Amino acid sequence: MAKPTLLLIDGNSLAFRAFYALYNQVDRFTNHEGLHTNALVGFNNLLDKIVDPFHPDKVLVAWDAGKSTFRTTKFDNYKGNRDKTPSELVEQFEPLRKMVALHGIKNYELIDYEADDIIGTTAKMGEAAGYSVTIVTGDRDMRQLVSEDIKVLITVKGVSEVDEYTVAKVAEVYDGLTPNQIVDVKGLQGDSSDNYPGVPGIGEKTAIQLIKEHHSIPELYERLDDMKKSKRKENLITYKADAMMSLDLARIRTDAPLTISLDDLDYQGIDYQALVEFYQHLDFKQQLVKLANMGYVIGGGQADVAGQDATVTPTDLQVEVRELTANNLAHIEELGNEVTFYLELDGENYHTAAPVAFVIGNAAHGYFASRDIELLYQKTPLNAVLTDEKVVKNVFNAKAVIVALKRLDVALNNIGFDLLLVAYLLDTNDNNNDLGALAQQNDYYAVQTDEEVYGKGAKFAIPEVDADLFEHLARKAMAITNLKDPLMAKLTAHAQLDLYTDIERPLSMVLAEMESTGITVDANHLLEMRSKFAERLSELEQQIYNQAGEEFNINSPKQLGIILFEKMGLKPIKKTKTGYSTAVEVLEQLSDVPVVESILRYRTLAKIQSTYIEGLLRVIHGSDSKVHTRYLQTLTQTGRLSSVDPNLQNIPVRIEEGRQIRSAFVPSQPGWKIFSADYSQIELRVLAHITGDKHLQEAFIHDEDIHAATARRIFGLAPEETVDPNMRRQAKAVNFGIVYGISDFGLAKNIGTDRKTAKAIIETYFNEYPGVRTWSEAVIAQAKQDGFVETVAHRRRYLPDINARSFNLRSFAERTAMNSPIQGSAADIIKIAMIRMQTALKEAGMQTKMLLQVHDELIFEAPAEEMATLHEMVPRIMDSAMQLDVPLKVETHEGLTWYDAK
DNA sequence: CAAATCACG
DNA sequence: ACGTACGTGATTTGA
Repeated sequence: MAKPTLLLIDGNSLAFRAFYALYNQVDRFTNHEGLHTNALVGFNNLLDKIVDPFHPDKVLVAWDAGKSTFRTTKFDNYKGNRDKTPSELVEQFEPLRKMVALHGIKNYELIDYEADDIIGTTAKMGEAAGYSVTIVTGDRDMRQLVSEDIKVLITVKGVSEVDEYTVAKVAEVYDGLTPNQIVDVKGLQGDSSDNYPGVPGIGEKTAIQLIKEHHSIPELYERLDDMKKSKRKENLITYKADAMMSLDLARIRTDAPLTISLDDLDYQGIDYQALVEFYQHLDFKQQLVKLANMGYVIGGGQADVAGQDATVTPTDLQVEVRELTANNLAHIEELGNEVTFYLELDGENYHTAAPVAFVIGNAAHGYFASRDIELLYQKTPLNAVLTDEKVVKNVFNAKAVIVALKRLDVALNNIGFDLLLVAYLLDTNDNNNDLGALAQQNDYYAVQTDEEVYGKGAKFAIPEVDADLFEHLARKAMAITNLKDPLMAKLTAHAQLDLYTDIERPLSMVLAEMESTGITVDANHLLEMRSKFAERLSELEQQIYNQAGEEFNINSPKQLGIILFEKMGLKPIKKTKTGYSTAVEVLEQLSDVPVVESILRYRTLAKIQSTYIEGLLRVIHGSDSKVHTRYLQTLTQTGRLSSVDPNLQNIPVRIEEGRQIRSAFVPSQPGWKIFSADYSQIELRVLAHITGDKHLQEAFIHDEDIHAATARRIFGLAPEETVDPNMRRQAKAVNFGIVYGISDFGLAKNIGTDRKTAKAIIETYFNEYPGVRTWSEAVIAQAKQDGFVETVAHRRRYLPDINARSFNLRSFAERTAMNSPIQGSAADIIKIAMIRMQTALKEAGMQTKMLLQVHDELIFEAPAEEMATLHEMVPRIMDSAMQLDVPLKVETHEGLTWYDAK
């Protein structure tokens, strides 16, 4: 029969390990009260991964009782060089003990002894009583306790992985020594971290060798006379007292006067229900999700930022869902004037994915699910409800549902609550596109993630069993329904209701229309470009092989680095984590070498070929010769949109050969043209507005060339002096730098000067534009106090690192504190303009279609006869989108293709 | 699946 | 003394 098990855990050493494993992110791990939790997180992982599955018969976590022990009495300097324990860790010790207790484990400490000695003594007790003993620690010296019945697990990297030490493993590491000889090795070697001396000149290697020969320190000294004369012998004699003392300090006690016995150590098992409350206090959401899914009731809730109690919903909520069929559609007519609707697609691209099932319902009347997609578009009561302007529809990702339904020729009208959009506005970090994950982040646990239910990658499959699918869909719908009130209340508390109802929600309708409309791409034009590029690329390829003297993969930075910097002996200017950098800025400094020039040329063309020509050809829809991008409205940290599948916000423009790609973007109808309108210097105008700086505002009010105006100021030019192009270039870099949250280092790198000069330029800038300096300081101070910054439309960005101890993290947060209100307010403005634009086009009965948004510009297609109207109307709407203290300026262009609209 | 590179505002 | 410009997405390598 197997022996009973005794598990002994070194609380102190593991708490330190856990704390320092996540130390660089210590400020990321805090609960709502500001308590640091990084050591708690790590310790909890350890308990989860090692202790709970082990399920020991008896178990103990040992702690140090205080700083002074019998060892400090014997040797004043014992552990004397240790830094003071950081307060961020000290505050976690009490909760750590509580966590241990809730896991059904005894905590123990003993005055005058260290945790090691408690473990040593208990281990021997257990061994004698016939237990199989396992010790978990981060302290390698504990290996001295290993025996036939005692093994030691030492944590490696972090705390969740361990190395197991048995007698055989110790012998392997210590060259044949036994575990109890480790203290003799330590006695000779000393220990710098515990700060005891050993014998000078003897390190681990020599110590092991000496102990191997003489078995122990006392035996070594008995035979010391036989040792031939040497410096080592001299040291051994001189420092005998140190060696004997170190031996004593290194030895873990196995006879500590414990006040507990093995009877006190029975493993009690985990008190899950009590853990729920504890994890809620610590804000351990992941753990709560796990418990919720095990069926434990998550109740109560912690106060959130706005001071309301978060609603936390138990996972074992009753789910009643009925199948909707053509025969029971009458239920739909009884739902009333507010419903939740959720449409499931078989893929993430809603322009192409097939609808597979849906659910509709509300709290009062229950939920109805079906796989019968026809019910949506046939003339049914369901179709009527979706279209009905008087029935409010609560959804998750309105834009996706609107586009998908539009493909079925169904209009979805009157969107109320959009869970995806609202959660994003409340916290841009909640930008997960999975309903389950997002609900859980908002303390609602009665719904799983799609990955949990459907699987991912090759395993992705919608359940075939109706009951399984319908339950998941109903749970999603209920999450939307139940999160509406608490999240809308938060929006109001954050003064973000208008941002939602007047900007983001109407914008999602506008974007749905733009995406559905799509933009026509001339595939033949791209195919012609592809052949030309292919020819030039293969010529370049041969030329590079000749110049390099061998064939290699030019697309591999690794292979290229070897060719350039090893084989050809060029001077590496910059390194990356993995080797030599071969980025443009490096290659440009070497461009007098012929092969480097060819490679730069190759890179440019290969990028255009693979990303733009071939990439674009892949995503043209066969049915309408158009590309339909998806704008991600809930992703960026600043409030900008992003664009995927394909990304139409990074089509080349700066280099002529790339710019040619734009000539493949054409109007969808003969006789139509492409029209574009872009804001001029919108971010700097926003800067002038929110900083209130008079000089900056003056420049815009007088419609000056802003970079030239800045150049005049920072270089102190007299009115009659002209701004030379180099001055203007540098001033432009400074203006950009200010928007990005300037640093002397960054500016110096950008304009190719030294840091000192850059610093002086920045100083002059702030003196010339004092309002900018005042604002920068104020916005950072405000962020440090509130933890977030805001745009003009109350869009929020939380900056958890703004008070971090790490210079890097903190500096980054400070730069974003300056940049986000600027970039984000510009985003607010163009979003308002887009909504008004769409309305104005409809009201004017025009055929013009708004197609694309590229951060500060809008692209349209329109009949040639509407061009004149657009040149007047579009700038008028765009420049009046928001009233600032400086004018907004808009420039317009038209042409037969996007390329020509310049 | 991360890293490197390069396209845009 | 630290080591940085802000925000994105797509492609290709290579562990």
